Amino acid sequence: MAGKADTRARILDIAEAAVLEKGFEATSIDEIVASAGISRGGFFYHFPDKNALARAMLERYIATEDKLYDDIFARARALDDDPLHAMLIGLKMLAEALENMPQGHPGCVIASTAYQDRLFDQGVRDLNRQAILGWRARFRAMFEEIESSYDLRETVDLDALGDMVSSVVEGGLVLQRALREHNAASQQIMLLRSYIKLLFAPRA
Amino acid sequence: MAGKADTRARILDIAEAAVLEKGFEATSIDEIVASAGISRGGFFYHFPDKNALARAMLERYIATEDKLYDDIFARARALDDDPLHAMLIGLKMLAEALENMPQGHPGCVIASTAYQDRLFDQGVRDLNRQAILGWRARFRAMFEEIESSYDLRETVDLDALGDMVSSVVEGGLVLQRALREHNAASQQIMLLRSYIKLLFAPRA
DNA sequence: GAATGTACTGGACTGTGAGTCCAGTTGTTG
DNA sequence: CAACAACTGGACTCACAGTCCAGTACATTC
Repeated sequence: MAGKADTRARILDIAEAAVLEKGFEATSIDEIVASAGISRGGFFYHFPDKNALARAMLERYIATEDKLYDDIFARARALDDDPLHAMLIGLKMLAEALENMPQGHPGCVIASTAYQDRLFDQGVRDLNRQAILGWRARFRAMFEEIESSYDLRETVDLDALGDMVSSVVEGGLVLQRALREHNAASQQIMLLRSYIKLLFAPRA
Repeated sequence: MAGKADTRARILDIAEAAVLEKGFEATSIDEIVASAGISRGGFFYHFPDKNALARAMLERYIATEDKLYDDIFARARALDDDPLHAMLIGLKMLAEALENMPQGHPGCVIASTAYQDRLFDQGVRDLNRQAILGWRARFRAMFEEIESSYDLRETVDLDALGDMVSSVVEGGLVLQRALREHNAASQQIMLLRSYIKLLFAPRA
């Protein structure tokens, strides 16, 4: 029936939807193959095991998230050339984007791999780590640029501040899932925005 | 060999240590019973299924966390009667407490149950939700008291601000596990502290 | 001191899901 | 037409959750 290697992408789509809804462990391979209309053998042809599936999903998610950040903060910068204002606009956009993600944000994937340690192999864990380090570097650079034209009202470690974006997104998503309040994550991002706004003062 | 119903507590201790290290799903009942020196039948005598174990662990964790918050913020308040200063002292203490938790903070339990939805029953999810709502109320009350003698530099929703404590703890723990940096969570708490410090201004 | 209950042991059994192996089939490409 | 990629289908092993139950050691109650 199918044609080429788009089966792999279909598996990933189906797996992602299922994992977002129920969690990784609760999603069985049987279920995925049934819903994809392929055989178990077909699944294992594309992915040697469930770890490989997790890795592929993580890779896709990280790429998506990176692109989201690229787009949002580029658009924000286009709207305002001041680095602080651009950051504040970007965070607002990020909050909106989080609110408009229908059935849960893939950020889950990060948190759930972090907490299901031994279930995943080194490759998955490394990917996770690299992604977060990448976001740290990205936001750190943005904060450094802001710092070059603003004064810090409080002494803070810029790496930790860069991490705070990931941290607030992940923490907000945990709350959102646990509370079943759809806008918890975006609210938390808005609080982070409020912090950033207060943290930087126009140079004296 | 054993005496009374302390077997139940021993199971919980062992399970908690294992879950903190590897995650809930990666911890098998066989492993727990082996390490507790009891039979499988013995385990199921105390817990009808793994959900009941999860529920019991969550209950214990929530009680511990509540007590930690009670202690810390009571001690902080004893050190400074001003509600803002007490909050700042408390957050510092919380950051230190997080740093001194040897093999990972049980906050994991919250995040991991949140992300493994269908694996847990309604009881577990409700418990999780109630705990977070309890912390929201606790911190909201503290922020309200601060607000009664300070001005807010930014308009913020006090529920969201109350949630921010849980959010930053959970998000920080996700980072900490993913990055394998032992002080990530405590750093994030310190940033939250810095936000609170900036957010409230002495009444004009 | 017989009866009852609690806290188990030990073992057999079912079911589900991951992962392996492999022989065979279909469509595409050189 | 040969070779390869992308599968199918089925048989199999293993680990783990969960069920059922008969028996046992110990303490408490009548």
